Amino acid sequence: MARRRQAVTIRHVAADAGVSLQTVSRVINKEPNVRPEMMARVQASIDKLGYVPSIAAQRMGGSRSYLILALNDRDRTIADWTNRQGTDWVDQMLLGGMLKCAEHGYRLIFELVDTHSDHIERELMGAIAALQPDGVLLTPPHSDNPLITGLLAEQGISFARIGSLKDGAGFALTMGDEGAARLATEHLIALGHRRIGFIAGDADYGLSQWRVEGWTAAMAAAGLATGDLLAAGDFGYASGRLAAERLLALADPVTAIVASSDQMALATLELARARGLSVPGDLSLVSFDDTPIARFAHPPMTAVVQPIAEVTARAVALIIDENAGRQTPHGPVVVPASLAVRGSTAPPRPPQS
Amino acid sequence: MARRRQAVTIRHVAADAGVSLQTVSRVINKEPNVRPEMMARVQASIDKLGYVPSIAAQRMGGSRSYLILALNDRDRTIADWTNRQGTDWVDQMLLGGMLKCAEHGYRLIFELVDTHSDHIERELMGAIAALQPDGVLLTPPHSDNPLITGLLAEQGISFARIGSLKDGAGFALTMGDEGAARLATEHLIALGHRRIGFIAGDADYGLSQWRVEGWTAAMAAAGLATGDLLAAGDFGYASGRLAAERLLALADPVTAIVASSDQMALATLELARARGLSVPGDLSLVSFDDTPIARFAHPPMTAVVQPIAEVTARAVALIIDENAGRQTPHGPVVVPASLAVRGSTAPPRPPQS
DNA sequence: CTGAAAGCGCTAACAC
DNA sequence: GTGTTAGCGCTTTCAG
Repeated sequence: MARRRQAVTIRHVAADAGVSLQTVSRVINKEPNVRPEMMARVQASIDKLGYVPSIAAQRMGGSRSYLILALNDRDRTIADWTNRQGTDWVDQMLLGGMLKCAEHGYRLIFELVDTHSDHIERELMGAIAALQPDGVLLTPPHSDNPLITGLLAEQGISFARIGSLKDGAGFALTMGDEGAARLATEHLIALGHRRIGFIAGDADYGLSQWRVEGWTAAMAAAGLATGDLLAAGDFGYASGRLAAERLLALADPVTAIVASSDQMALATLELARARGLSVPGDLSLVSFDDTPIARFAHPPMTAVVQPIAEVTARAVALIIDENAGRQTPHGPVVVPASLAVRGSTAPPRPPQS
Repeated sequence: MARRRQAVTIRHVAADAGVSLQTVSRVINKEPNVRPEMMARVQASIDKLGYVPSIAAQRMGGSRSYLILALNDRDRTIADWTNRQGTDWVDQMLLGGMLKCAEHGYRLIFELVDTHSDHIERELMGAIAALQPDGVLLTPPHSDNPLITGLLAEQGISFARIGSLKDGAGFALTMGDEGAARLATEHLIALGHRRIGFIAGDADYGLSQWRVEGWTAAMAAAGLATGDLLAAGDFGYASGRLAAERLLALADPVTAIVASSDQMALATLELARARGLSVPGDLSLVSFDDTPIARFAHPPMTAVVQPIAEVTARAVALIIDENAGRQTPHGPVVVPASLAVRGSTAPPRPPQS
């Protein structure tokens, strides 16, 4: 393999335009202090020669790498990919993140890291040393991991914490989990439900608790009790099944359930069916995430739709703005989730007297 | 933002180990001609300091970038992401490609390019100039695009053509489309079907034709006619519906259909249902791809399972081997697809006399 | 087998 | 406004 070099470099452009390297560099980076006519001349040469700066060289000379790293949990991501259930969290991040990056000449690189490993630090430092990214996108459960956020802050790397509301370094962004849970619960209340159960997600995830709070708030606002209606889960199918079993076995049973994930909602749906309960006739069901398994379920699930692409795009934009020295907002950014009403929710059966 | 530099560089390692930069470089790159004890000493310093080479610098100095570019069709990919139907082609490529890259210290970068654009060349050259990848993964319909393959060959960049059987530069890999179609058809023949229709995919894709050939071969081997049983499609839902309408309207109607994509199979399933035909009672159905919509259909679809992750991993391995100067195989690499038998196929109804 | 020199393509800092 | 100089961290020569 022959030694591969850049076909056309800044030097060629400079020669063609009859200016110094520095001037070309200024044009590329849209820096001020270049006369418009000069800029036009250089731009013409760039277009003519088809010049594109080497990001490796840009990183070597300057301080930017034009690389943004998206960190996801290794085990969960690989499990999702392997199971082929259609979970499209990664795709949605790519959709929002890649396209936004492309608009600004950045690239998004995906990276998997172990959550519960004692060498997260090593792994992360390795990725940072290798790529020297200009920014990092953190997803739950990494978003609130102080080892990770501390390290990034210390390195002076911009980062966004998706699914976090904490103060501190980095941008916090959420999809309005509390509001989404409230929306789901209010929908059920409006249909006439009074006994509405809630299956929580993994307690390692801050958003699990916010969703519980949204449900609690909606119930309280309607004057409804929540005493025995909260069941623990971990987002996974098996935990959903157990939680549903408990809620359906209550002396005064639920007529509706909100589940913090599609998997848990599906588990509930299948349990209901096995028990001879019809959905939504005997039991209404709302799920979180709206991945394909919720949409293709029978009946199709009423679900909270997470705007993952949108929130990722926002996170990328914040990082790029910060890198460009532009002003960035202070508080958390909320891109609210919405509710897609489908066939799994209906009014409860009239009480039998 | 302070100018960010590498925390620990090759220089620190060299100082710590008391050797020259060059020796450290040799150890990093596992080059020969280093005494084992020397190597051990340097490795110890690397581990101690947590040194990781900067890939930007590696690219600047040498000829490798440790980056592999995965090129996908922009329109189709964005459409899949936006529709949220669970198509996991990208995820499977990531699963196979990222993990294999990681094993060898490479990174996979996704890139979308327009197929039918007249400036593919510009777009591709831009990506190459910016990233200087060590290899490129081509997916259909780019795999056989001479503009793309020619350009890569000319640049001396290793590349893999997934879904291509053509000779020429770059590694050709397929999932044995012809064999897969034969497998599907033979499954139906073994169940007793005689009138087996086939809905082809987009003619822009070479694999569409191979699948037709597999079906034709299996039919011929069983002494069955295929005259009016082939319908054109383009992988999309609407085209599947049209094709199915034609096949179901035949004077001597089909009792089974093989569709070249899940979307087209689903369209067929829904059309059959609308016509009051039961699947698999009145019509057996086999789909290609086995994305979640096939698996979650009612009944669950018998489907050809494409080993996308596996073929991507193989492609990456070939590229890395070639870059390392290792021997690589000549002919096309085939990672055969398999058939998942589910509820959409059954023996045909006994003929009514 | 190991070391010293030169340079990859670009930008920061400073002159002009 | 624009040009000049000196690196960034690494690998490739080429000496020893």
